[in-house]
Amino acid sequence: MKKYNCKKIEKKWQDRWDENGIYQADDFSKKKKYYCLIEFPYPSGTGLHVGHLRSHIAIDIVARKKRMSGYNVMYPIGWDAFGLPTENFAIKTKTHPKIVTKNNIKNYTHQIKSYGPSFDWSREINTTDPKYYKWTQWIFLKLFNSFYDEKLDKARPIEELRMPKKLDEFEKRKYTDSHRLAYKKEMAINWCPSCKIGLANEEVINSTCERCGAPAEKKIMKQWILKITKYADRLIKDLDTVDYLDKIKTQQVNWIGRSEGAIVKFPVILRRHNKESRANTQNDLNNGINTPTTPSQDGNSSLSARNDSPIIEVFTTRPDTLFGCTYVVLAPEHPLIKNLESGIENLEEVKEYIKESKNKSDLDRTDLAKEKSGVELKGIKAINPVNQEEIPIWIADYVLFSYGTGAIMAVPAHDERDFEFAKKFNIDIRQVVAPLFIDKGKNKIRKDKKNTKREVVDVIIKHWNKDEYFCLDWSKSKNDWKTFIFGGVEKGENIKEAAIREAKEESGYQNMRVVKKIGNEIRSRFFAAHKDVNRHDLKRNCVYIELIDNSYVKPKIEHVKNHNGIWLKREEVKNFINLEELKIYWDIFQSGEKPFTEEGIAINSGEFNGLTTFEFKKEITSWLEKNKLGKKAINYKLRDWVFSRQHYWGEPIPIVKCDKCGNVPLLEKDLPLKLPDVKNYEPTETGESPLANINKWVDVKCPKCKGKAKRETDTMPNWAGSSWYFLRYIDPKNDKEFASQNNIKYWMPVDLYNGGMEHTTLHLLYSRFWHKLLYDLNYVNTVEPYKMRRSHGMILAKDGQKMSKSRGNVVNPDEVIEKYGADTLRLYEMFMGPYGDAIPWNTTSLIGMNRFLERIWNMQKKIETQNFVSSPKKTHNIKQLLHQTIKKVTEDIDNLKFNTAISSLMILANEMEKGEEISLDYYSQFLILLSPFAPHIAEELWELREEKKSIHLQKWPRYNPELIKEKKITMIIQVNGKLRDQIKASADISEEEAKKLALESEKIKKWINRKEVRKIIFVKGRLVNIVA
RNA sequence: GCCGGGGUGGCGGAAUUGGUAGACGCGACGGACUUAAAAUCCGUUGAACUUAUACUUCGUGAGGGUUCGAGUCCCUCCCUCGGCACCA
Repeated sequence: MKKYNCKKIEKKWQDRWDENGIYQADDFSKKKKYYCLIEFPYPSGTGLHVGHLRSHIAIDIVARKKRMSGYNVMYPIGWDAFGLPTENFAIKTKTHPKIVTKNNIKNYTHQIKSYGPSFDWSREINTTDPKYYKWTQWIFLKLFNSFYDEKLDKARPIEELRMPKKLDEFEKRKYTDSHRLAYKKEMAINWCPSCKIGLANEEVINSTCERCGAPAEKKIMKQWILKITKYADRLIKDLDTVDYLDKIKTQQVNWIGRSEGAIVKFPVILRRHNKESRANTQNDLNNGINTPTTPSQDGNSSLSARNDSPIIEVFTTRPDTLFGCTYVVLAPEHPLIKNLESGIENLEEVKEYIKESKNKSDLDRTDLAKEKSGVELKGIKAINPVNQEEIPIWIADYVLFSYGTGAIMAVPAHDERDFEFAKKFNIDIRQVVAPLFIDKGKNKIRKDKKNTKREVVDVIIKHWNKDEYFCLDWSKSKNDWKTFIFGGVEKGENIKEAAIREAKEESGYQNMRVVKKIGNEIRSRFFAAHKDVNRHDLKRNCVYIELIDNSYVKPKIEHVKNHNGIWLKREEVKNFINLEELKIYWDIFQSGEKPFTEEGIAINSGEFNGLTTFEFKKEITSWLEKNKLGKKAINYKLRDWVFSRQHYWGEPIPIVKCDKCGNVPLLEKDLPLKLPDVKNYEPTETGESPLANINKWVDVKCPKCKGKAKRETDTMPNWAGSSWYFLRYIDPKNDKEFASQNNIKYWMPVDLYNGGMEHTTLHLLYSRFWHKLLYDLNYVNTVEPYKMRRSHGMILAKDGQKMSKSRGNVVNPDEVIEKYGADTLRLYEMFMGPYGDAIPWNTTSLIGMNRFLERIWNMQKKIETQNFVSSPKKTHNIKQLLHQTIKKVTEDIDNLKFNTAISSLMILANEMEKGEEISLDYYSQFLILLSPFAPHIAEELWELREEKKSIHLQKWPRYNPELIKEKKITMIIQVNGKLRDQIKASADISEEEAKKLALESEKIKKWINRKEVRKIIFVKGRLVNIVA
């Protein structure tokens, strides 16, 4: 037999598998279907690096194993080929993107085939093929021709939209257009000045362009928008129905960022009561504020403002803090400002500020380290609707126009940003939530005891000449408190007087002065064991006192019988104190005032005092609704999807712009709208797509009125084609439908979808959105497209850095395959570590995999020289191990634990090698287990078995559970939990027998010595632990 | 700052989910083969102590706790990676 020549056998089998089409999936089969999917590659000019292969190989192993386990497996491949890199490369090299794409695909196909994945090439798709993007455009038209029915909570055809009465034709169109799931809107978009393209929110990373890293700018443009926010709730809720990695689910939930709260209306009054200058802003308010996701937009008319005064609408998650609102803030872009101009006394200053913040880049604006800035709108005031108080209105860029209503109510006592701002500009800070500490431990409120209410003061006392503080240790009493001095405030006393009295009584020191009050109001409820009553304490402040000298009078016993006073150094205090409220006071004493942002109990809130945050929120919200001053609202961080791109290499948006009819969709029969061939596809400086320059293509007749019209020249983002491609694999050649209903019913959902974490908030979310639309319109049969989502870890360069062309640390699979072969590469990629983890590439470790395959090859040689049928005697210990390995490999593949599966194959190979002879039968079984990982060598060695059918069409072995059980075990004997002896014993040894053996052991006797054996623990089949 | 993952030999990593820590592989050291080297094969390889592969002690980021027994569970802290970040 010859040497292991990986190159030769790999080429041989790749060709043969191709010819035989053994990996093609059947549409419809008696077998159970299994649809596994990797994210289809973007064929760039750089080619694949080893990291790209990791998921391909992993899912290939799953596919192969499933196939051998009797499933009808579909493992398809295709090309996500529209997009900027290709266009940029085309411009640079003056080659048409079509040609560039074709070449790249050719190169990628070659690369992919060289590591032997079992893709079904007969289903290959390409997003830039008009036959494919016809359906991408078709889905866009579905979005355009649908509206979201809030009541049924689903999308419906736009024809079914119920129109308000008495609308003229123009109004009807406006109304309809505003309800379409795809709509065009003038808006500030993220703009990359380098790529000259609009970016979706998700494509802006740290305020820079995801692709080229240039700082993103804002640009006002008319853009196509998809209303993904209509699906926000369902995109969260339906995560319950799928099996995604938890981190994927949390990332999506966080990205959607749902928060519940209320919209509150603050009327605005102008100080100079000039009627003409009072703007009627009601209409502007409804149209201008960009709250596409807040319910207030729909049916806003029910919330009529008082009189005709302008209204500021704010969104808050803490309506319970309304009484603490001491100012309101508008984002600098807020349209209301313009309407209020006539009332603003410092208009120049305001305009200057707006201009400044407009010029600031997002990077500057969102820099958390920078100080807050803002300008008060002098001459006008807002009215706090809960207490009619006049409060100042500010504009400040810490308020984002794009979130909520673009305006906030500021509650500095309970919000960090408002607090910082109020401190800087000297605005009132009013506490309306008191922290509430309810003892849940030993000093829990007891139902059978009397409840007592009282006002209490805590006293921090500083030593007369050292940096030490007087604390109390209550271990004498039944309370295990560690506190400062504290006590009740008596009638007629103020807090300071009470503090001094308590300080003298309990410490004994006589000469002191009050320095300051610290902190705010706190409530606590607990059982006071030393008095045998429940206490409901109200603490208004903590009082800080410094001793002047050491004059001392021994305290009366009644004051100190429950505790000992001790002096502690400043740094010791924090760890000593064990009551939460005292920790708060101490913390404020140490590092200054802080807002209290958590939940608590309402104070200074009129009739609502005493309510918990939770109760208050509910009550105030219904109060607001009753009084038409606000309503419940839900907000999302998720924005609608900006869908326009001003580029050539993308799907043309199938819309015609007609002066008379507005945006008119193409008819289905006119799809695909093909990209015109052009010479010049460079982006334009105006931000318009290069298509705009092609008059022949742009000038068309309106499909509706046949009048003069122009084509939409924006193209789709490259997330479009990938949002539904898994459906096309199901029926890739269908030219009547994107896929036939029968095929969809058979194949959907995708059983296993693997992809990178970087797509969690982009592609994965977008495609779930599109799928739900198709579901609502009855084109697909599943609510969710993917049953299971898993993620591969990145392969890093040897230096632990990300692999990238610019760093020059890319490992090219072609070179690895050339030197060591595809099977070695495949094994190494799977063996290097847990599939989900990022792991640095290490070429020296790769050698181990090559050795492993060489040894397997050499085992075949050994078989050829030994008797044809070996005697079981000489291989007797292998059978059990083989069955254990079958179990391990089977389960590990199912759980994507490829590294340990390979390790168990190595253990089996090592054992087989050690034997005098190698059993042919066991070796064959071993080859089958190996075949998903190293398909070429397994197939080659299988062929030598004189088997006619490919190894990849063999049945996956099953293990015999009886055979796996260990009959003899090494029983561990511990003394006090430490390993002291090991005894060989039968696996089902009885407890008594085991204990007897353990106690008889000489070693154990030594360890027990003359100590008393208190207890013996027995774990069946494992250990005995003697407690002495 | 918030959310999520992680921290185990020289390195990549195992560990039956609370029961022999370090499987498997790389590297290193020693040996065999060879004129020699590579390749291959055999042996050793957590640390300390030691003539010793004996015995013992220590050892899974740090400290504390629960338990007969903790890499695994609980608390506090440190470090690191990923995501989000003035989201009201």
